[in-house]
Amino acid sequence: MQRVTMMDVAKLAQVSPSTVSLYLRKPAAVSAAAGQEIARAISTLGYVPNLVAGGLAAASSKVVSIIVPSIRNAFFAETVSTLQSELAAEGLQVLLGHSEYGEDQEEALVRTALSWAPAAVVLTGLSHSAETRKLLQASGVPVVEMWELGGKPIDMAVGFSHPHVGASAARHLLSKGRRAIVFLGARMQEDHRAEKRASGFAETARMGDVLSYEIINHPGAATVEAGSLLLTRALERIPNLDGIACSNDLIALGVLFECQRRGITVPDDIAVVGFGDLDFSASCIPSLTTIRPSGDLIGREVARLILNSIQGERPEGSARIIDTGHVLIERRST
Amino acid sequence: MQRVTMMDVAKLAQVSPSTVSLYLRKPAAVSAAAGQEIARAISTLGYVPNLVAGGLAAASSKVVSIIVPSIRNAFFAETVSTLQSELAAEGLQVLLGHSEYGEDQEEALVRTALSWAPAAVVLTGLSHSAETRKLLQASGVPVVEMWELGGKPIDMAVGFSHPHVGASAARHLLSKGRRAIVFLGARMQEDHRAEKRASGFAETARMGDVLSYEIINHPGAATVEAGSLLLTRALERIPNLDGIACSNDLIALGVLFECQRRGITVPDDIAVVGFGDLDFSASCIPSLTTIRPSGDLIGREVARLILNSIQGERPEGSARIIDTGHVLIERRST
DNA sequence: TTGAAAGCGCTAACAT
DNA sequence: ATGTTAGCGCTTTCAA
Repeated sequence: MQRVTMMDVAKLAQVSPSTVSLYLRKPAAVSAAAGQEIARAISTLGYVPNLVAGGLAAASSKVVSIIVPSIRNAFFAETVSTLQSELAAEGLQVLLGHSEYGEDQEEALVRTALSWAPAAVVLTGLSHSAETRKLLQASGVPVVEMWELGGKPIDMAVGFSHPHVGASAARHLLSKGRRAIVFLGARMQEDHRAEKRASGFAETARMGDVLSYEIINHPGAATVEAGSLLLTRALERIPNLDGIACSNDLIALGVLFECQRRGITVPDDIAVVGFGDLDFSASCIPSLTTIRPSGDLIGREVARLILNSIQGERPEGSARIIDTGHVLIERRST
Repeated sequence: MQRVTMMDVAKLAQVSPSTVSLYLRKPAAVSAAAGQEIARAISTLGYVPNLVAGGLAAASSKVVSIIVPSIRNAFFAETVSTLQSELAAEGLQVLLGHSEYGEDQEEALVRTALSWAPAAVVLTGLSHSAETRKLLQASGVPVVEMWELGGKPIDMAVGFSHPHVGASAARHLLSKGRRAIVFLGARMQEDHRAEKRASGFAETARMGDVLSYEIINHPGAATVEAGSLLLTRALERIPNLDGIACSNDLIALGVLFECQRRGITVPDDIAVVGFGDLDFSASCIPSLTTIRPSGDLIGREVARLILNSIQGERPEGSARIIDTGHVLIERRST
C-alpha cells in the first residue's frame, strides 16, 4: 500500500534518511538548503509518512484513545468533537471506543488502546475496574479522566462535581418556593454520574424546607420518551408535585411535552430544571432552566492537559485536576 | 511502555516467536500442547500484543478510519456508534476525524488516515476533492462512502438518494392537499446532501399541482433555533404557507415551537414534515411526521462491507453499492 | 507443525 | 548540520 518511503525521499534529495526524519520533526534543525531539497522531493514523490513505522520506532504513537460511554449522548459528542479538533491540530489522531456504561467493556477497550502505544488515554468518569486502573498505571501513558471530579484520579482529571450539580438544581427549586420536588433520572443503575447528581439533589432537599422529595429512575436510556414516562410515574406518587429536576435535558423536554399534554402549566404548576443545556433548551416552550456542564470546555482542557503531558513536562500536583464547574442558566421553566 | 513482548512469551512457552505469532492468528495451526503452553505463558506474563509492530510487519493495521462532517450531528453519531461496535467485535479500531463539511479538511484527514495503513477508510458522502479520490484510489485500501447514493463511488457506497427523500416529503405534503409549500434547510451551501434533498423537493413540487414552492436556507447549523428563524422568514415570504418540509428534525422542532408561539396550528394551518426521526420526533407536540434514513442500518452495512473486504473477497459489481432507502413515518404533524 | 531469517519504515542515540 | 548504526516488536516466506 505504502509506495514511497523516506528512503526514496532521501535519495532524491541527496541526503540521508535520518536527515529527512529530522526535517520532518524539527525543520529548523536542518539547513535551509537541505530543507528545500527535501521539501521538493517530498512533494514530487507525493511522500506520506508511515505513522505505524514511526510509532514503532518511537515506542509511542501519535494516537490518543478516547473511551466514552456512548457517542450518541450529546454531552460526549460535544467533548469528543472539540477534543478531536484540538488534537488533530497538533497532529494527533483520535481512536474512539464506546464502553456502553460497562466496566468490563471499558477494560477491554483500554487493553486494545494500550496495544497501540497511545500518546494518551482519555476515559469518562472515575469509576473503573481495578484491572483498568492497574493496566493504565503500569503503562505509564498519560491518562485523563473526564466529566467527573470528586475522587482520586488515575493520573489527571477534568470535570466537575455531579453532587454539586444535583445540589444546585435542588437549591434552585427551593429558592422558587417549591416544596414537593423530585429528581427524574434514567439509567442510573449504570450511569454513576447521573446517580451522583441524584444524591446531591437528595442531600440538599433533605436539609431544605421541603414537604417531600424523591428520586425516580427509568432503567432505559435518557430520552424524551423516558421523560414522559417519568413524569407520569412522578405524578402518581406525588400528587402535589411542584418541582422537578432532570438528569438530562432530553428527559426535561419529555416532561415539558407531557405537562403540555396534561394541561399542567410550567412553571406555574410545576417548575422544571434540566441538565445539559442542549440544542433545544433555549428555544423550547417554555425555555428550559438548565445546568450547563460545558462539554466543550472539558474537551479543550483535556486537550491542553494531554498536549502538556506529551510535549513538555507532565502536570504535577493540583495542576492535574481541573474543575470546569457548572452554571445554572435560569429560563422560563422555573 | 510495552513490557512483555512476544519473545518473552516464546521463551516461557519454550517455542519460537513465530509459533506464538502463528498461534495468535490461527490457533488451530499450532499443536494442542504448544497452544496450551503459549496460552499459559500469555496469561502469566499478561502479554498484550503490540498492534503497532504488527501493523508495520503486516503492512496494514487493524484500524478503520472514519471521517464524518461532525459527530455532533445525531445522524452521524448513530452511524459511528453502530459502526464502532460492529468493528470492535472483529478486533478493528476506529480512528475518527471531522471534516466540518470542508473538502480540504477532509483531504488532510484522508492523508493522515492513509499514513496509518488502515484496513479501510469510511467517508461521508460522494463529494470529495480530486486529490482525495486520487489518494484513496492509489492506496488500494477499501473505501466506503456512506450516507449518499447517486454518483460513482470511489470504491463502495452505502446510503440512499437524497433527492428521493426531498421528493417523498413534497409528495407527502401534496397528498395532504398542501399547495403553498416550502423547504427549510440549513447550511446547504456546505451540506450537499441537504441541498440535494432540497432539489428533489423542488423538482417534485414543480411537477405537482402547487400554487407556490420555495427553498429557504439558513447559513448556520441545523438547530432548533434555526428552525424558528426559518419559519419566520418563510411566513414573511409566503403568507398563505400551508406545508413545510425540513432538512432536519431539529429544524422541524424549531418550526413546531415557533408555530406554537405564533398560535399557528399544526397540522391544520401548516403541515410539517422533517428528516431524521430523531429522539424527540415521536414524542413532541404534535408528533412529527418525518423521514427516517436509519443511520443504524447504514452503520451495519458499512461494517459488513468492510469485513467482507478484509477477510475474504472484496465485493464486486453491484454488491459494492447498497441502498438503505428511506421511510416516511406519518405522525400528527401532517 | 515448528523455527530461522529477513525485513516492515521509521526514530534516536551517537559519532562525525 | 548530517550521517551511521541499531533496533522498535511483529509477520511472513521458506526450510526443516
